[in-house]
Amino acid sequence: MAYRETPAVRRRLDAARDRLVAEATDVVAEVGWAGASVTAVAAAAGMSAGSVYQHFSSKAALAVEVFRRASGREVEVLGEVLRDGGGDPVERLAHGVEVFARRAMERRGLAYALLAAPADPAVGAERLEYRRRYRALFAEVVREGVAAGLLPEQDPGITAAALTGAIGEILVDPLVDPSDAAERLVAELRALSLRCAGASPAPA
Amino acid sequence: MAYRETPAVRRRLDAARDRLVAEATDVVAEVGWAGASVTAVAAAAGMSAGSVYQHFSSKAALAVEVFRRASGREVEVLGEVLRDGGGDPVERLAHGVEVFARRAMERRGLAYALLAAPADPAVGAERLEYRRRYRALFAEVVREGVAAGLLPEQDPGITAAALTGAIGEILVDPLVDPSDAAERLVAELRALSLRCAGASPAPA
DNA sequence: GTCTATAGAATGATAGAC
DNA sequence: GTCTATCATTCTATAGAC
Repeated sequence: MAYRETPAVRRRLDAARDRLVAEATDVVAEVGWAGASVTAVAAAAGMSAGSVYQHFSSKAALAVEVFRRASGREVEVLGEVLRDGGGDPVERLAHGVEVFARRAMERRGLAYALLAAPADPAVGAERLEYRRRYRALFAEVVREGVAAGLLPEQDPGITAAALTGAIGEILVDPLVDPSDAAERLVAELRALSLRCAGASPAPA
Repeated sequence: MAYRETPAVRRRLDAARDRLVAEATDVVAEVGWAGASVTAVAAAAGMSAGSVYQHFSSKAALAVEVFRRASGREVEVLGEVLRDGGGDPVERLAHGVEVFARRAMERRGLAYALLAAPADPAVGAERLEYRRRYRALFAEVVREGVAAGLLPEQDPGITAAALTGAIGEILVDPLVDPSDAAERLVAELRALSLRCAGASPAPA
């Protein structure tokens, strides 16, 4: 009898792929892109190195998927806060920056890998794409802020790019350890973002 | 008699190497890292592909050298303007941002390659290093501005990171073409940088 | 019986130790 | 400079799904 893939098999394969991506994400968060060898990732996911190639055509393809999933989550969370977070546009901006920063500091290794760590060019290309998405989200809330008269006239696209670049850069380098300094960093980042957008001194 | 390198030979080799790096820089500016094959770069420098490896152990090593030289020039120029440009710290900051932006827009392809284009991880690592240098330069001028009472109290390191990230990100994406829009971009960038640092409305 | 997914070993390239 | 370890990827044989 001829072989045909059943739903059960499909599910098992999909689950294995999911697990592979999830485990690979953890490995990358811990040891970075450079340390995340196919062997190490496969071991973490409980499969052989060869089996990885049943799911991805290359290590780079797996890396891209890891990047997309993790970054996609962040874009989604940020988008929700900026759009539906409640409050006026400036409050939403401040809150969005805070949430983004806190999440990055909670998973520092992953944040570094996603934002700045040297990576395969394929991941680099994906980074550009996701930065575009962050910019679109910030641009919208800045536009609303200007329309509401809460922010001075400005090119929202440029301010959005500045916010994206600034936040990424700030969260990258020291990514300070003591959780006391973390709160200070969030506060500074929040203040700075509002200054960038031209919000008057310090709302709440 | 055993072969020993004479000064004349040394000079010729150094000149060839210099020329190789310079031509490679132009190639990268035109076609990006991905398009800059060893063959193309060698042809531009008037040597065989094999000869490239007389000067660099790998394509990545050549790429790193291209990056270092070009970025080093920018760091130097920016440093000079920020430190010795004349005027108070805020004026120097504004001027530095303008100069940096104008130079980037004049050599758009190169700027993109240096700032954001997907590249070999070795280049990515170098990018982190040079961003650190930009930050150090900005941090110093912000510190002076705060000390002079021209800027509000702030963590200069964080503001410097924000400026570095913001400027890089803004100069990356559309990098608008019409030279009219270019002037507008410079003006927006300047205003935004000053807002980031908390400078009062618009000095000159 | 036929096809697939998988583990595990072979291969070729690269980098680091010595 | 040679040797070794490790890496990504491919190959091969088998166990298991149909």
